[in-house]
Amino acid sequence: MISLYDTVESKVVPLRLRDPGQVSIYVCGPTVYGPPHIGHGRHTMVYDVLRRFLVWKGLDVTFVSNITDIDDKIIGRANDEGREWQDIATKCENIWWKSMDLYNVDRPDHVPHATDYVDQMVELISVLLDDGKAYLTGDGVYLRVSQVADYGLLANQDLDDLLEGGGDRTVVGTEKENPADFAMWKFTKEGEPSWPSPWGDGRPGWHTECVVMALDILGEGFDLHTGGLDLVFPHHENERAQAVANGKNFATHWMHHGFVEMEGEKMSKSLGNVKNLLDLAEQFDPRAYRLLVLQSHYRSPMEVTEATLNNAQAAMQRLDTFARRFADATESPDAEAMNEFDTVMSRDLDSAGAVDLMFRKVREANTARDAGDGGAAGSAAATALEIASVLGLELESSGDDVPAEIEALVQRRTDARAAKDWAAADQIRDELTAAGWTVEDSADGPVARRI
RNA sequence: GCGCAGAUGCCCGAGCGGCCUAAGGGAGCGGCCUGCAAAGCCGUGAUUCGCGGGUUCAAAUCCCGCUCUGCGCUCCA
Repeated sequence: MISLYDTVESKVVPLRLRDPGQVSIYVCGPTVYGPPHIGHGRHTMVYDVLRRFLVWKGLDVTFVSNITDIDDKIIGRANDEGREWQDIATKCENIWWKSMDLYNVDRPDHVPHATDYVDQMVELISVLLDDGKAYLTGDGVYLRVSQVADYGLLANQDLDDLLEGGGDRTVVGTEKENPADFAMWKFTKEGEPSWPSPWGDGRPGWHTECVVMALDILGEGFDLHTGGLDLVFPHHENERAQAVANGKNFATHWMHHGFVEMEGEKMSKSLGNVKNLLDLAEQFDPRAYRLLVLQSHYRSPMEVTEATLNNAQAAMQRLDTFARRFADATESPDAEAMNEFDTVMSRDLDSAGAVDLMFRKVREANTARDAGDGGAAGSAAATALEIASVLGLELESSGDDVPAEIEALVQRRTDARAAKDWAAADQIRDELTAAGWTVEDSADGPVARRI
């Protein structure tokens, strides 16, 4: 069985499943108020790989990822730009999915939208109010954190330590009984969207959205709740607190991934707006970014620079060349190697180890083929290709469509070579290069390829 | 101040107490192959793992302290 690092236990533990053979996963999705950045890219690709791996293992995976389509940031931007908040949310969500497609992130099985769950949120808040777990103030409804016995479980800190703080933030909401209490419902202010509730028009708090949607779709005691390290506290802590206050079992496991780091100013200047996933995809092969993500462990900080992207892009070229070379291999993957893949990935999702294995198989395949051992080559190649597929790396095995004029040049070069007219052959190759093509003289004849 | 994550070659990074004189990718250099290239392959690249102690027959891996980096510390990042 697969083991994952659990935030609550602070160690790698075997994944315990509520229902054997089935895995339920809730991934905190985006608040749609702007374009997704490379941090979102890592976030979605890490869990995309987890999901692909679990499916490959034969598990029945239910993967839920929400869209937070109502939030202060969306409202803020709408007000700044004089637009409707729905317009911002809809457009940003479209851009989100466009980005996910570019980076080959599979769509979740369920995509709950916060605005579709307001009624259920109101219901939850009502129950908590009735139970005395929550209370009303002039600006909203708050959860009484002191009523949650193990509050601070995820943050791994006592309430007192949490309150102490070190930041320069001043605690607002003076009507709160305890500074740690958080808003589940916020009464509407001028120019803000609102929904009706027994206590007055308003909108739900961020933490309330996710707890309601996760429990509604996946049910009590679902297997895995994930997100970025920045969500551990307060977001996940508070989601859990509401479930616990309501007497419900929440997630069994908590998984959090590390951040993307860039060399500060230098990076953003040299790469311009490459922090944005769509812009990055225009300058680099999106698969290069996926490879970069795969090559570092999901909990480690990850360095992204122009150099690391170029590096990964070169590695992708190597993989594409390999895929073309073995496009018609019919052998099956090597069972022992796939077993190793399974072991490596099951150990806290060691995708870097999987990439390692994949590249070793690529070399093994190339070496075997050069040595004329087609069977061994095909098997090693099939192994590498299968691993690439599970990791969500789509390799380009078909080669480029060669236009007639390029084809003609290649033929002329072949003729010149046959006539041992090297000068002419080299000149034609220069012409091909100028036209953006390169030619590789393989054992099966010359192959033209776009540069 | 408290908590979490991290610090490994030129770069990115794996490394789960002995198989680590430390994987894999990229770059460089040398070679094989090639008419020359490209692709592919081989070789070379850290006797060393932020710093200082300690545990152990054995530590990059465990423990303690320190330094530095990122994140979080409560509607709002």
